[in-house]
Amino acid sequence: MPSAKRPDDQLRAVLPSGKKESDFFQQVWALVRLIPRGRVTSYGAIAASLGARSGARMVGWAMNSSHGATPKVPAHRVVNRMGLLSGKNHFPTPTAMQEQLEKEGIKIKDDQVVDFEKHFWDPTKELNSL
DNA sequence: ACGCTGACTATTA
DNA sequence: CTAATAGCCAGCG
Repeated sequence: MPSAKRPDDQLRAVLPSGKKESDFFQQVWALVRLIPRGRVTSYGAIAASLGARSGARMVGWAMNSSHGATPKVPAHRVVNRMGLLSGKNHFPTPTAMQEQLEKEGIKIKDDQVVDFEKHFWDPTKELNSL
């Protein structure tokens, strides 16, 4: 990706710093909820948007907590950096994620998003617009 | 209170 | 080129 080497620093400037660690989850959920239908993003992108250098793991953890989150969090739109449905195993059913994505018009092949870059939704770009 | 694990990513060997 | 390791932060045993 031709993105900057430190997008986190960029986003850090965009987002205020008065955030609490616990809010990290809320931030992740909010961002994921902003993902348009038929689009997907990666954990790293979300983490970077929040200003985390490599909090990708925390993003996944946030998804884990999003099970009872309100409103519902489209975690199925969040995949790893390679477009692989790494989190499908954590869904109610291992196929739910793929089914949902296919329902939104995204094609999945071998647990991987087809044309991932094409369907990739960059939160940084969206946040930059805000 | 301490340590491990984890829905990741990037770098080095 | 592929493979292995380190870094990250927060929840949980």
